[in-house]
Amino acid sequence: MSRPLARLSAAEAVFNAIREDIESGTIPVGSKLSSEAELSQRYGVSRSVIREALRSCTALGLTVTRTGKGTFVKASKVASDLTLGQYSARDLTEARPHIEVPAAGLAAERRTPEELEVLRAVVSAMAAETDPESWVALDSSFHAAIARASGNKVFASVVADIRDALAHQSETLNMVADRQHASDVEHQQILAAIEAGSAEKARAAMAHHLEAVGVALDSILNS
Amino acid sequence: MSRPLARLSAAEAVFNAIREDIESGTIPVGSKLSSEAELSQRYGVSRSVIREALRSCTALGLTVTRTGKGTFVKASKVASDLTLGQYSARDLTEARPHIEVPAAGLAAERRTPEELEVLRAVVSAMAAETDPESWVALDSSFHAAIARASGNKVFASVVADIRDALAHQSETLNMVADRQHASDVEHQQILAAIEAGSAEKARAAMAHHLEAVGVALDSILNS
DNA sequence: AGGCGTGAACCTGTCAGACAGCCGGACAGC
DNA sequence: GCTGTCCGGCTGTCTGACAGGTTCACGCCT
Repeated sequence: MSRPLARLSAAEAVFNAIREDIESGTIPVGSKLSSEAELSQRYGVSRSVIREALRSCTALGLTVTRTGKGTFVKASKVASDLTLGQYSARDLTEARPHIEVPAAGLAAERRTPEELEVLRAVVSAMAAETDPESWVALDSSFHAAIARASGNKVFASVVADIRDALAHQSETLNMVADRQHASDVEHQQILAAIEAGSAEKARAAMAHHLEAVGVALDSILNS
Repeated sequence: MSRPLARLSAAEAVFNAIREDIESGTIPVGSKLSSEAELSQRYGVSRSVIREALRSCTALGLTVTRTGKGTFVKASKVASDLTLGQYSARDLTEARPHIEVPAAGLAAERRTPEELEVLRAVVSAMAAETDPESWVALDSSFHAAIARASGNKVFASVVADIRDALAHQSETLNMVADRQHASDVEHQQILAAIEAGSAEKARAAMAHHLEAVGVALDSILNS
Protein backbone atom coordinates (compact mmCIF):
# COMPACT_ATOMS: atom_id res chain seq x y z
CA MET A 1 0.00 0.00 0.00
CA SER A 2 1.96 2.98 -1.22
CA ARG A 3 0.40 6.35 -1.55
CA PRO A 4 -1.84 7.41 -4.36
CA LEU A 5 -0.04 7.05 -7.64
CA ALA A 6 -2.41 9.20 -9.58
CA ARG A 7 -3.04 12.58 -8.03
CA LEU A 8 -6.64 12.73 -7.00
CA SER A 9 -8.79 15.66 -7.83
CA ALA A 10 -10.30 17.39 -4.84
CA ALA A 11 -13.71 15.99 -5.69
CA GLU A 12 -12.34 12.45 -5.78
CA ALA A 13 -10.57 12.90 -2.47
CA VAL A 14 -13.71 14.14 -0.77
CA PHE A 15 -15.72 11.33 -2.31
CA ASN A 16 -13.29 8.76 -0.94
CA ALA A 17 -13.41 10.32 2.50
CA ILE A 18 -17.20 10.31 2.64
CA ARG A 19 -17.42 6.84 1.17
CA GLU A 20 -14.99 5.61 3.79
CA ASP A 21 -17.11 7.12 6.54
CA ILE A 22 -20.21 5.45 5.21
CA GLU A 23 -18.79 2.01 4.55
CA SER A 24 -16.95 1.85 7.83
CA GLY A 25 -20.16 2.70 9.64
CA THR A 26 -18.77 5.93 11.08
CA ILE A 27 -21.89 7.57 9.71
CA PRO A 28 -24.82 5.33 10.71
CA VAL A 29 -27.22 4.04 8.09
CA GLY A 30 -30.25 6.27 7.73
CA SER A 31 -28.64 9.29 9.32
CA LYS A 32 -28.27 12.63 7.65
CA LEU A 33 -24.94 13.90 6.40
CA SER A 34 -23.87 17.42 7.22
CA SER A 35 -25.19 20.04 4.84
CA GLU A 36 -23.24 20.84 1.70
CA ALA A 37 -22.19 24.18 3.13
CA GLU A 38 -20.88 22.54 6.27
CA LEU A 39 -19.00 19.81 4.40
CA SER A 40 -17.57 22.47 2.13
CA GLN A 41 -16.14 24.23 5.15
CA ARG A 42 -14.91 21.03 6.81
CA TYR A 43 -12.97 19.83 3.78
CA GLY A 44 -11.86 23.28 2.75
CA VAL A 45 -13.29 23.11 -0.76
CA SER A 46 -16.12 24.85 -2.53
CA ARG A 47 -19.68 23.63 -2.58
CA SER A 48 -19.38 22.51 -6.22
CA VAL A 49 -16.72 19.99 -5.23
CA ILE A 50 -18.86 18.70 -2.37
CA ARG A 51 -21.84 18.36 -4.67
CA GLU A 52 -19.84 16.33 -7.18
CA ALA A 53 -18.56 14.05 -4.43
CA LEU A 54 -22.07 13.52 -3.12
CA ARG A 55 -23.29 12.90 -6.65
CA SER A 56 -20.79 10.06 -6.88
CA CYS A 57 -22.08 8.59 -3.62
CA THR A 58 -25.64 8.80 -4.90
CA ALA A 59 -24.72 7.20 -8.22
CA LEU A 60 -23.23 4.26 -6.33
CA GLY A 61 -26.36 3.96 -4.21
CA LEU A 62 -24.61 4.90 -0.99
CA THR A 63 -26.78 7.92 -0.34
CA VAL A 64 -30.02 9.58 -1.31
CA THR A 65 -30.52 13.32 -1.48
CA ARG A 66 -33.83 15.04 -0.93
CA THR A 67 -34.35 18.62 -1.94
CA GLY A 68 -34.63 20.95 1.01
CA LYS A 69 -33.89 18.21 3.54
CA GLY A 70 -30.40 16.89 3.01
CA THR A 71 -28.39 13.83 2.06
CA PHE A 72 -28.98 10.54 3.86
CA VAL A 73 -26.99 7.34 4.15
CA LYS A 74 -28.62 4.36 2.53
CA ALA A 75 -28.04 0.75 3.51
CA SER A 76 -24.80 -0.13 1.83
CA LYS A 77 -24.93 -3.06 -0.55
CA VAL A 78 -21.45 -4.09 0.49
CA ALA A 79 -22.52 -4.40 4.09
CA SER A 80 -25.58 -6.48 3.32
CA ASP A 81 -23.52 -8.77 1.14
CA LEU A 82 -21.13 -9.33 3.98
CA THR A 83 -23.84 -10.25 6.44
CA LEU A 84 -25.82 -12.41 4.08
CA GLY A 85 -23.01 -13.93 2.09
CA GLN A 86 -22.65 -17.34 3.62
CA TYR A 87 -25.22 -19.93 2.80
CA SER A 88 -25.55 -23.16 4.74
CA ALA A 89 -26.00 -26.44 2.90
CA ARG A 90 -29.58 -26.64 4.19
CA ASP A 91 -30.35 -23.13 2.94
CA LEU A 92 -29.13 -24.08 -0.48
CA THR A 93 -30.97 -27.38 -0.68
CA GLU A 94 -34.14 -25.69 0.43
CA ALA A 95 -33.94 -22.74 -1.94
CA ARG A 96 -32.64 -24.38 -5.10
CA PRO A 97 -35.84 -26.04 -6.29
CA HIS A 98 -37.79 -22.80 -6.01
CA ILE A 99 -35.36 -21.07 -8.32
CA GLU A 100 -33.85 -23.67 -10.60
CA VAL A 101 -37.11 -25.46 -11.42
CA PRO A 102 -38.92 -22.43 -12.86
CA ALA A 103 -35.67 -21.36 -14.53
CA ALA A 104 -35.51 -24.72 -16.31
CA GLY A 105 -39.08 -24.24 -17.47
CA LEU A 106 -38.32 -20.83 -18.92
CA ALA A 107 -35.13 -22.14 -20.50
CA ALA A 108 -37.17 -24.77 -22.37
CA GLU A 109 -39.31 -22.00 -23.82
CA ARG A 110 -36.66 -19.45 -24.60
CA ARG A 111 -33.34 -21.17 -25.20
CA THR A 112 -31.46 -20.09 -28.30
CA PRO A 113 -29.61 -22.55 -30.56
CA GLU A 114 -26.31 -21.25 -29.17
CA GLU A 115 -27.41 -21.90 -25.61
CA LEU A 116 -28.49 -25.41 -26.54
CA GLU A 117 -25.07 -26.00 -28.02
CA VAL A 118 -23.39 -24.98 -24.79
CA LEU A 119 -25.62 -27.27 -22.76
CA ARG A 120 -24.94 -30.23 -25.03
CA ALA A 121 -21.21 -29.65 -24.82
CA VAL A 122 -21.27 -29.47 -21.04
CA VAL A 123 -23.35 -32.61 -20.67
CA SER A 124 -21.12 -34.70 -22.88
CA ALA A 125 -18.01 -33.37 -21.17
CA MET A 126 -19.45 -34.39 -17.82
CA ALA A 127 -20.13 -37.93 -18.96
CA ALA A 128 -16.47 -38.29 -19.90
CA GLU A 129 -15.04 -36.54 -16.84
CA THR A 130 -13.45 -38.70 -14.15
CA ASP A 131 -11.85 -36.09 -11.90
CA PRO A 132 -14.41 -35.16 -9.19
CA GLU A 133 -13.36 -31.52 -8.90
CA SER A 134 -13.58 -30.95 -12.63
CA TRP A 135 -16.93 -32.69 -12.69
CA VAL A 136 -18.27 -30.36 -9.99
CA ALA A 137 -17.07 -27.38 -12.02
CA LEU A 138 -18.91 -28.69 -15.08
CA ASP A 139 -21.99 -29.33 -12.95
CA SER A 140 -21.93 -25.68 -11.95
CA SER A 141 -21.59 -24.65 -15.57
CA PHE A 142 -24.57 -26.78 -16.54
CA HIS A 143 -26.91 -25.33 -13.95
CA ALA A 144 -25.66 -21.79 -14.54
CA ALA A 145 -26.10 -22.16 -18.30
CA ILE A 146 -29.71 -23.23 -17.84
CA ALA A 147 -30.35 -20.22 -15.65
CA ARG A 148 -28.87 -17.93 -18.27
CA ALA A 149 -30.95 -19.61 -20.95
CA SER A 150 -34.05 -18.73 -18.93
CA GLY A 151 -33.52 -15.22 -20.24
CA ASN A 152 -34.12 -13.85 -16.76
CA LYS A 153 -31.15 -12.08 -15.21
CA VAL A 154 -32.46 -12.57 -11.70
CA PHE A 155 -32.41 -16.33 -12.08
CA ALA A 156 -29.07 -16.22 -13.85
CA SER A 157 -27.52 -14.16 -11.09
CA VAL A 158 -29.02 -16.14 -8.21
CA VAL A 159 -28.03 -19.51 -9.63
CA ALA A 160 -24.51 -18.24 -10.23
CA ASP A 161 -24.38 -17.26 -6.56
CA ILE A 162 -25.75 -20.60 -5.45
CA ARG A 163 -23.32 -22.58 -7.56
CA ASP A 164 -20.51 -20.48 -6.20
CA ALA A 165 -21.52 -21.34 -2.66
CA LEU A 166 -21.97 -25.04 -3.48
CA ALA A 167 -18.55 -25.25 -5.05
CA HIS A 168 -17.05 -24.08 -1.76
CA GLN A 169 -18.72 -26.74 0.36
CA SER A 170 -16.96 -30.00 1.06
CA GLU A 171 -20.25 -31.90 1.13
CA THR A 172 -20.64 -31.27 -2.55
CA LEU A 173 -17.42 -33.00 -3.36
CA ASN A 174 -18.16 -35.88 -0.99
CA MET A 175 -21.39 -36.53 -2.74
CA VAL A 176 -19.96 -36.80 -6.22
CA ALA A 177 -18.64 -40.33 -5.93
CA ASP A 178 -22.11 -41.71 -5.19
CA ARG A 179 -24.14 -39.45 -7.39
CA GLN A 180 -22.02 -38.81 -10.43
CA HIS A 181 -23.52 -41.38 -12.76
CA ALA A 182 -27.09 -40.77 -11.61
CA SER A 183 -26.62 -37.02 -12.03
CA ASP A 184 -25.28 -37.51 -15.53
CA VAL A 185 -28.42 -39.37 -16.47
CA GLU A 186 -30.66 -36.74 -14.87
CA HIS A 187 -28.80 -33.96 -16.61
CA GLN A 188 -29.40 -35.67 -19.92
CA GLN A 189 -33.10 -35.82 -19.18
CA ILE A 190 -33.17 -32.12 -18.34
CA LEU A 191 -31.30 -31.30 -21.52
CA ALA A 192 -33.66 -33.46 -23.58
CA ALA A 193 -36.67 -31.61 -22.19
CA ILE A 194 -35.11 -28.23 -22.90
CA GLU A 195 -34.18 -29.34 -26.42
CA ALA A 196 -37.75 -30.48 -26.95
CA GLY A 197 -39.01 -27.10 -25.76
CA SER A 198 -41.23 -28.65 -23.14
CA ALA A 199 -41.35 -26.39 -20.10
CA GLU A 200 -43.36 -28.88 -18.13
CA LYS A 201 -40.97 -31.76 -18.69
CA ALA A 202 -37.98 -29.53 -18.00
CA ARG A 203 -39.44 -28.46 -14.69
CA ALA A 204 -40.22 -32.06 -13.76
CA ALA A 205 -36.77 -33.27 -14.70
CA MET A 206 -35.06 -30.49 -12.80
CA ALA A 207 -37.29 -31.05 -9.77
CA HIS A 208 -36.48 -34.75 -9.81
CA HIS A 209 -32.77 -34.06 -10.09
CA LEU A 210 -32.71 -31.56 -7.24
CA GLU A 211 -34.82 -33.86 -5.10
CA ALA A 212 -32.36 -36.70 -5.60
CA VAL A 213 -29.41 -34.46 -4.88
CA GLY A 214 -31.13 -33.12 -1.78
CA VAL A 215 -31.71 -36.58 -0.42
CA ALA A 216 -28.10 -37.53 -1.03
CA LEU A 217 -26.89 -34.37 0.68
CA ASP A 218 -29.17 -34.98 3.66
CA SER A 219 -27.80 -38.42 4.22
CA ILE A 220 -24.29 -37.02 4.21
CA LEU A 221 -25.20 -34.21 6.58
CA ASN A 222 -26.90 -36.60 9.00
CA SER A 223 -24.28 -39.28 8.94
CA MET B 1 -42.39 6.75 -21.39
CA SER B 2 -44.18 9.92 -22.40
CA ARG B 3 -44.58 12.00 -19.30
CA PRO B 4 -41.95 12.59 -16.67
CA LEU B 5 -43.81 10.78 -13.91
CA ALA B 6 -41.26 11.03 -11.19
CA ARG B 7 -39.84 14.53 -11.19
CA LEU B 8 -36.22 14.15 -12.09
CA SER B 9 -33.73 16.81 -11.33
CA ALA B 10 -32.06 18.25 -14.40
CA ALA B 11 -28.82 16.54 -13.48
CA GLU B 12 -30.56 13.17 -13.26
CA ALA B 13 -32.30 13.70 -16.58
CA VAL B 14 -29.04 14.54 -18.33
CA PHE B 15 -27.35 11.59 -16.64
CA ASN B 16 -30.06 9.25 -17.92
CA ALA B 17 -29.76 10.66 -21.42
CA ILE B 18 -26.01 10.24 -21.55
CA ARG B 19 -26.14 6.83 -19.92
CA GLU B 20 -28.72 5.77 -22.47
CA ASP B 21 -26.48 6.95 -25.28
CA ILE B 22 -23.55 5.00 -23.89
CA GLU B 23 -25.34 1.77 -23.05
CA SER B 24 -27.22 1.67 -26.32
CA GLY B 25 -23.97 2.10 -28.16
CA THR B 26 -24.99 5.39 -29.74
CA ILE B 27 -21.70 6.72 -28.45
CA PRO B 28 -19.05 4.14 -29.34
CA VAL B 29 -16.78 2.72 -26.67
CA GLY B 30 -13.54 4.66 -26.44
CA SER B 31 -14.83 7.74 -28.16
CA LYS B 32 -14.85 11.18 -26.66
CA LEU B 33 -18.00 12.85 -25.46
CA SER B 34 -18.71 16.42 -26.43
CA SER B 35 -17.09 18.98 -24.19
CA GLU B 36 -18.92 20.12 -21.09
CA ALA B 37 -19.59 23.50 -22.65
CA GLU B 38 -21.11 21.88 -25.71
CA LEU B 39 -23.25 19.45 -23.72
CA SER B 40 -24.37 22.33 -21.56
CA GLN B 41 -25.61 24.11 -24.66
CA ARG B 42 -27.19 21.00 -26.18
CA TYR B 43 -29.22 20.14 -23.09
CA GLY B 44 -29.94 23.73 -22.19
CA VAL B 45 -28.51 23.52 -18.70
CA SER B 46 -25.52 25.01 -16.98
CA ARG B 47 -22.12 23.42 -16.91
CA SER B 48 -22.53 22.50 -13.22
CA VAL B 49 -25.42 20.23 -14.11
CA ILE B 50 -23.43 18.62 -16.91
CA ARG B 51 -20.50 18.06 -14.60
CA GLU B 52 -22.68 16.36 -12.01
CA ALA B 53 -24.22 14.11 -14.63
CA LEU B 54 -20.77 13.17 -15.93
CA ARG B 55 -19.61 12.59 -12.38
CA SER B 56 -22.40 10.03 -12.02
CA CYS B 57 -21.28 8.30 -15.19
CA THR B 58 -17.72 8.21 -13.94
CA ALA B 59 -18.78 6.87 -10.55
CA LEU B 60 -20.58 4.01 -12.29
CA GLY B 61 -17.53 3.33 -14.41
CA LEU B 62 -19.22 4.29 -17.66
CA THR B 63 -16.72 7.02 -18.45
CA VAL B 64 -13.30 8.37 -17.55
CA THR B 65 -12.43 12.04 -17.56
CA ARG B 66 -8.97 13.36 -18.26
CA THR B 67 -8.03 16.89 -17.36
CA GLY B 68 -7.51 19.06 -20.36
CA LYS B 69 -8.66 16.41 -22.82
CA GLY B 70 -12.24 15.44 -22.20
CA THR B 71 -14.53 12.62 -21.11
CA PHE B 72 -14.28 9.21 -22.78
CA VAL B 73 -16.58 6.18 -22.88
CA LYS B 74 -15.16 3.19 -21.10
CA ALA B 75 -15.92 -0.45 -21.93
CA SER B 76 -19.55 -0.83 -20.95
CA LYS B 77 -19.28 -4.44 -19.81
CA VAL B 78 -17.64 -3.54 -16.53
CA ALA B 79 -20.18 -0.85 -16.03
CA SER B 80 -23.20 -3.11 -16.22
CA ASP B 81 -21.78 -5.24 -13.43
CA LEU B 82 -21.44 -2.25 -11.19
CA THR B 83 -24.85 -0.96 -11.98
CA LEU B 84 -27.36 -1.67 -9.28
CA GLY B 85 -30.38 -1.67 -11.53
CA GLN B 86 -29.07 -4.50 -13.64
CA TYR B 87 -32.37 -6.34 -13.59
CA SER B 88 -35.11 -5.24 -15.92
CA ALA B 89 -38.58 -4.64 -14.58
CA ARG B 90 -39.82 -7.70 -16.45
CA ASP B 91 -37.11 -9.90 -15.00
CA LEU B 92 -38.07 -8.82 -11.54
CA THR B 93 -41.79 -9.27 -12.02
CA GLU B 94 -41.22 -12.72 -13.42
CA ALA B 95 -38.80 -13.92 -10.74
CA ARG B 96 -40.35 -12.45 -7.62
CA PRO B 97 -43.24 -14.88 -7.15
CA HIS B 98 -40.94 -17.89 -7.38
CA ILE B 99 -38.83 -16.57 -4.55
CA GLU B 100 -41.04 -14.44 -2.35
CA VAL B 101 -44.01 -16.82 -2.26
CA PRO B 102 -42.12 -19.81 -0.81
CA ALA B 103 -40.23 -17.42 1.46
CA ALA B 104 -43.53 -16.17 2.87
CA GLY B 105 -44.59 -19.76 3.48
CA LEU B 106 -41.42 -20.52 5.40
CA ALA B 107 -41.73 -17.28 7.32
CA ALA B 108 -45.17 -18.34 8.54
CA GLU B 109 -43.67 -21.53 9.92
CA ARG B 110 -40.48 -20.17 11.39
CA ARG B 111 -40.96 -16.51 12.33
CA THR B 112 -39.76 -15.58 15.79
CA PRO B 113 -41.70 -13.18 18.05
CA GLU B 114 -39.07 -10.51 17.35
CA GLU B 115 -39.50 -10.88 13.62
CA LEU B 116 -43.26 -10.63 13.98
CA GLU B 117 -42.78 -7.44 15.96
CA VAL B 118 -40.70 -5.94 13.17
CA LEU B 119 -43.28 -6.88 10.56
CA ARG B 120 -46.11 -5.35 12.58
CA ALA B 121 -44.17 -2.15 13.05
CA VAL B 122 -43.41 -1.84 9.34
CA VAL B 123 -47.00 -2.50 8.30
CA SER B 124 -48.42 0.10 10.64
CA ALA B 125 -45.78 2.61 9.61
CA MET B 126 -46.71 2.08 5.97
CA ALA B 127 -50.38 2.70 6.61
CA ALA B 128 -49.50 6.09 8.10
CA GLU B 129 -46.87 7.04 5.51
CA THR B 130 -47.79 9.66 2.94
CA ASP B 131 -44.45 10.37 1.29
CA PRO B 132 -44.11 7.98 -1.69
CA GLU B 133 -40.36 7.56 -1.39
CA SER B 134 -40.55 6.70 2.28
CA TRP B 135 -43.38 4.32 1.55
CA VAL B 136 -41.32 2.50 -1.07
CA ALA B 137 -38.48 2.21 1.43
CA LEU B 138 -40.85 0.68 3.98
CA ASP B 139 -42.24 -1.64 1.33
CA SER B 140 -38.71 -2.90 0.73
CA SER B 141 -38.23 -3.37 4.45
CA PHE B 142 -41.43 -5.39 4.67
CA HIS B 143 -40.54 -7.80 1.90
CA ALA B 144 -36.94 -8.09 3.07
CA ALA B 145 -38.07 -8.77 6.64
CA ILE B 146 -40.29 -11.60 5.48
CA ALA B 147 -37.43 -13.11 3.54
CA ARG B 148 -35.22 -12.92 6.61
CA ALA B 149 -37.97 -14.47 8.72
CA SER B 150 -37.96 -17.42 6.33
CA GLY B 151 -34.76 -18.41 8.07
CA ASN B 152 -33.17 -19.11 4.70
CA LYS B 153 -30.24 -16.88 3.85
CA VAL B 154 -30.55 -17.53 0.14
CA PHE B 155 -34.05 -16.07 0.11
CA ALA B 156 -32.99 -13.24 2.40
CA SER B 157 -30.12 -12.32 0.14
CA VAL B 158 -32.00 -12.62 -3.12
CA VAL B 159 -34.93 -10.58 -1.92
CA ALA B 160 -32.55 -7.90 -0.63
CA ASP B 161 -31.02 -7.74 -4.09
CA ILE B 162 -34.40 -7.62 -5.76
CA ARG B 163 -35.64 -4.84 -3.51
CA ASP B 164 -32.46 -2.95 -4.14
CA ALA B 165 -33.06 -3.17 -7.87
CA LEU B 166 -36.71 -2.22 -7.55
CA ALA B 167 -35.86 0.84 -5.51
CA HIS B 168 -33.71 2.04 -8.39
CA GLN B 169 -36.46 1.84 -10.97
CA SER B 170 -38.63 4.81 -11.58
CA GLU B 171 -41.57 2.54 -12.43
CA THR B 172 -41.74 1.52 -8.80
CA LEU B 173 -42.28 5.04 -7.63
CA ASN B 174 -44.73 5.76 -10.39
CA MET B 175 -46.85 2.86 -9.31
CA VAL B 176 -47.17 3.87 -5.70
CA ALA B 177 -49.89 6.46 -6.13
CA ASP B 178 -52.28 3.91 -7.62
CA ARG B 179 -51.35 0.90 -5.56
CA GLN B 180 -50.48 2.27 -2.13
CA HIS B 181 -53.74 1.61 -0.38
CA ALA B 182 -54.33 -1.75 -2.04
CA SER B 183 -50.82 -2.82 -1.17
CA ASP B 184 -51.33 -1.81 2.45
CA VAL B 185 -54.35 -4.07 2.65
CA GLU B 186 -52.52 -6.94 0.97
CA HIS B 187 -49.58 -6.52 3.30
CA GLN B 188 -51.90 -6.78 6.26
CA GLN B 189 -53.29 -10.03 4.89
CA ILE B 190 -49.80 -11.43 4.46
CA LEU B 191 -48.89 -10.37 7.97
CA ALA B 192 -52.03 -11.94 9.38
CA ALA B 193 -51.23 -15.26 7.70
CA ILE B 194 -47.68 -15.21 9.03
CA GLU B 195 -48.94 -14.32 12.50
CA ALA B 196 -51.37 -17.21 12.32
CA GLY B 197 -48.55 -19.51 11.33
CA SER B 198 -50.36 -20.66 8.22
CA ALA B 199 -47.83 -21.30 5.48
CA GLU B 200 -50.51 -22.01 2.94
CA LYS B 201 -52.37 -18.75 3.56
CA ALA B 202 -49.12 -16.80 3.63
CA ARG B 203 -48.14 -18.19 0.25
CA ALA B 204 -51.58 -17.43 -1.17
CA ALA B 205 -51.57 -13.88 0.19
CA MET B 206 -48.08 -13.16 -1.11
CA ALA B 207 -48.92 -14.67 -4.49
CA HIS B 208 -52.02 -12.50 -4.71
CA HIS B 209 -50.07 -9.39 -3.76
CA LEU B 210 -47.30 -9.98 -6.28
CA GLU B 211 -49.83 -10.77 -8.97
CA ALA B 212 -51.60 -7.48 -8.37
CA VAL B 213 -48.34 -5.54 -8.34
CA GLY B 214 -47.23 -7.28 -11.52
CA VAL B 215 -50.42 -6.31 -13.31
CA ALA B 216 -50.03 -2.69 -12.22
CA LEU B 217 -46.41 -2.62 -13.36
CA ASP B 218 -47.33 -4.13 -16.70
CA SER B 219 -49.89 -1.48 -17.37
CA ILE B 220 -47.30 1.20 -16.64
CA LEU B 221 -44.69 -0.45 -18.84
CA ASN B 222 -47.12 -0.80 -21.71
CA SER B 223 -48.62 2.65 -21.45
C1' DA C 1 -56.28 27.41 25.73
C1' DG C 2 -55.99 25.45 21.45
C1' DG C 3 -55.78 25.40 16.54
C1' DC C 4 -53.93 27.52 12.48
C1' DG C 5 -51.60 30.31 9.20
C1' DT C 6 -47.45 32.61 8.16
C1' DG C 7 -42.94 33.81 7.82
C1' DA C 8 -38.03 33.06 8.87
C1' DA C 9 -34.14 29.94 8.64
C1' DC C 10 -32.02 26.28 6.45
C1' DC C 11 -31.38 23.18 2.77
C1' DT C 12 -30.74 21.52 -2.05
C1' DG C 13 -30.95 22.64 -7.24
C1' DT C 14 -29.39 25.56 -10.72
C1' DC C 15 -27.20 29.42 -13.01
C1' DA C 16 -23.57 32.71 -14.67
C1' DG C 17 -19.02 34.15 -14.78
C1' DA C 18 -14.19 33.80 -13.72
C1' DC C 19 -9.52 31.94 -13.47
C1' DA C 20 -5.75 28.36 -13.06
C1' DG C 21 -3.64 24.36 -14.97
C1' DC C 22 -3.33 20.63 -18.41
C1' DC C 23 -3.07 19.25 -23.36
C1' DG C 24 -2.43 19.34 -28.28
C1' DG C 25 -1.27 21.47 -32.34
C1' DA C 26 0.26 25.46 -35.18
C1' DC C 27 3.90 28.26 -36.16
C1' DA C 28 8.15 30.60 -36.21
C1' DG C 29 13.06 30.24 -35.59
C1' DC C 30 17.17 27.59 -35.88
C1' DG D 1 14.11 18.57 -39.90
C1' DC D 2 13.93 19.74 -35.21
C1' DT D 3 12.63 22.38 -31.41
C1' DG D 4 10.65 25.68 -28.47
C1' DT D 5 7.05 28.82 -27.73
C1' DC D 6 2.45 30.29 -27.87
C1' DC D 7 -2.47 29.85 -28.30
C1' DG D 8 -6.95 27.88 -28.16
C1' DG D 9 -9.73 24.36 -26.08
C1' DC D 10 -10.76 21.60 -22.16
C1' DT D 11 -11.27 20.25 -17.31
C1' DG D 12 -11.00 21.57 -12.22
C1' DT D 13 -12.31 24.74 -8.91
C1' DC D 14 -14.16 29.01 -6.78
C1' DT D 15 -17.54 32.68 -5.87
C1' DG D 16 -21.89 34.71 -5.46
C1' DA D 17 -26.61 34.60 -6.41
C1' DC D 18 -31.42 33.12 -6.63
C1' DA D 19 -35.41 29.75 -6.83
C1' DG D 20 -37.98 26.35 -4.57
C1' DG D 21 -38.71 22.68 -0.94
C1' DT D 22 -38.84 21.72 4.29
C1' DT D 23 -39.27 22.60 9.06
C1' DC D 24 -40.49 24.92 13.06
C1' DA D 25 -41.65 28.47 16.09
C1' DC D 26 -44.09 32.60 16.73
C1' DG D 27 -48.15 35.00 16.99
C1' DC D 28 -52.93 35.74 15.62
C1' DC D 29 -57.67 34.34 15.73
C1' DT D 30 -61.34 31.69 17.43
